[in-house]
Amino acid sequence: MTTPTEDATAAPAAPTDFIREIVMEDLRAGKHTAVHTRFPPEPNGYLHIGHAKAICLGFGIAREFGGVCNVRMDDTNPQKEEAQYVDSILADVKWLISGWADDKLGLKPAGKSPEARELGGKHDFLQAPIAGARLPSDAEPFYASDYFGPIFEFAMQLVRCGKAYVCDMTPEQTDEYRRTGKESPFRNRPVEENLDLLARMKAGEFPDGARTLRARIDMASPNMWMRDPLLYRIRHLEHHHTAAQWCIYPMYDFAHCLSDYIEGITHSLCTLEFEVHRPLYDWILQSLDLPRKLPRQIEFARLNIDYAVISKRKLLQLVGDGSVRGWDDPRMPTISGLRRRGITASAIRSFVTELGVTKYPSLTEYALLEHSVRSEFNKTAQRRFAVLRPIRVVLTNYPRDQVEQLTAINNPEYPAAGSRTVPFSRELFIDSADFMETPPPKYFRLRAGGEVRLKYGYIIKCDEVVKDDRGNVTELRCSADLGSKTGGATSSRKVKVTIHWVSAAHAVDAEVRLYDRLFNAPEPDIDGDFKAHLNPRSLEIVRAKCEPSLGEASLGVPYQFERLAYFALDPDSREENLVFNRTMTLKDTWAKEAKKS
RNA sequence: UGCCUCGUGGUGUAACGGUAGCACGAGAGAUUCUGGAUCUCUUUGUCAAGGUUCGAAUCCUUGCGAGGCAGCCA
Repeated sequence: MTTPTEDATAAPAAPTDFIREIVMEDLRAGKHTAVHTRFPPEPNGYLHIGHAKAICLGFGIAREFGGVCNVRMDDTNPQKEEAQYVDSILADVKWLISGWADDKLGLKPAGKSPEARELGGKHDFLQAPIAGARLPSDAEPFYASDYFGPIFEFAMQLVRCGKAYVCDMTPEQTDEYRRTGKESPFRNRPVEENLDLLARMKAGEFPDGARTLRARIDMASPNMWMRDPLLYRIRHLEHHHTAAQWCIYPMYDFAHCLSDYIEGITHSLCTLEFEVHRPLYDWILQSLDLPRKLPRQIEFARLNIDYAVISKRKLLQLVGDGSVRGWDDPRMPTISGLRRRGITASAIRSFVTELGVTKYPSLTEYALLEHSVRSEFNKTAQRRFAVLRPIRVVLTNYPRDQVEQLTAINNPEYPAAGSRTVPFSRELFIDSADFMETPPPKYFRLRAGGEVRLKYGYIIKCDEVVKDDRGNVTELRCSADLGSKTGGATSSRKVKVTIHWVSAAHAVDAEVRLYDRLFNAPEPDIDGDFKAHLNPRSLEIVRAKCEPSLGEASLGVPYQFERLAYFALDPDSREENLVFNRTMTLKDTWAKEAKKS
């Protein structure tokens, strides 16, 4: 079985945006000879579509400019982080870049810590990546916590040159002083005393919150983050990666810039909320007399999509209270949820690429993601017949025991996908949406006394509508134009519509999960109560009748159930109970027309 | 409130002092053994007011609006 993967997922023209322009200019000016980016998630949750944007940017730039993108666990807060998230994060990254930037993935040998070295008479630490398509099997992501030793040395260096001090104020006092721009009474502590107290903080002599290490910058700065920000806090907690080795942990601002430096990152890309931190990022690095080139932080707008919430905190709530079935629920905008729903990595990548990168905090329409999925799947997905809400059709003039094997085209957009056979017999199922006894105007499908073509089969006419006591249609008795089959004498007769069908005797049953948007408000959290806008009909489960070949459907492959939608096999699927997820509906101009009247 | 950043059709973006373009969406039509796909056409925009300039979406000023930050979170 072949699929047109290469045609359909061929890389579009290299994108250009303000970040790539900066990178290009830095290369042109000789500021750097190679680019090195990084993707630094905190291991406290699952990756989502917003991370996908960051991943595509970091790896995309590495790809376009011949560099590497490190994956780094930004794990400086043992209170929030857990080892269980590390594996899912790395798996999601690998899945997303697979076949696209595998050879740009920067990892490190298991257990390796940065090397201390002398460079131009200066003390330095370097943690170089191993990258490439063939990494050793035990290669692992970088960890900010691997740099706790070097970071501590840098802290002492700041103390020694009078740029950091140990502060004894309580959290409340610290806040108050920073808000009002008042200097800490401990700000002018002698260097020796600071060094001694810092060592004792590290040694565990003080309880949580008793003391902090603070940068000595400018309490009058209009930027709050320059008002002597905290560098270290005391936390007597086990860390998922460094165990009980430390009881003081560096803050994000202190650890992040140094992690970037230690890994030789050239361009450190992050979201807009870190914009006000950039002066601090630069101040720390510039205060340390470092021998190598310094990384540069560049901020871009995070991704927002309508009718969805994306932040990790909110997604965690949905998982926690059972609003969804888990992090990988196909309604979730997590990478794992999108994957389970049937969306491919290449479709996510093309979506993100089409978005572009700017500093404008935009709200992207879900329709853009739909378009990326549909335009790819139209070219790659094999067609199948499935009837979601069956009505029985009996062809009264078709021989009782006859079964024909009709040839069906797998993908009209890609002839090399070949064909398959589908059994046809006297009793069939068609979708209830394809029959109306008294239809509205512009309804082209089957009606009482009307005609329709069964795809690859005959034109049929509805002679009789059979109903139960309550008036529900239970069966349609139809006659087939036996010469109208593809290639037959009357096959060129025109009927308005061709519908799909499944032979009743040969049908395979399946559970089909129909997903709709999780929220029914374009910005669910705009009033701070996103759960009030959960869509109660975001999941509908039906029992479908499928053509026999769907019994052999494979995981991770998109199928188009003709005239309906794209579907993917769910991992819950068993041989005796097939389960399909609706990935994305086909465009439905009839639904639009029906809505009008 | 202070500071930072950002405002281009309904949405996402391009134009780097010189014809406001692309994609999505929407609408109309053609075609079709998927009301899918494909093809053609159409619609709608530089937040406002001043200024600089031969010429401003672009540079300057002011105003307005939006987002972010003001954790011992990241």
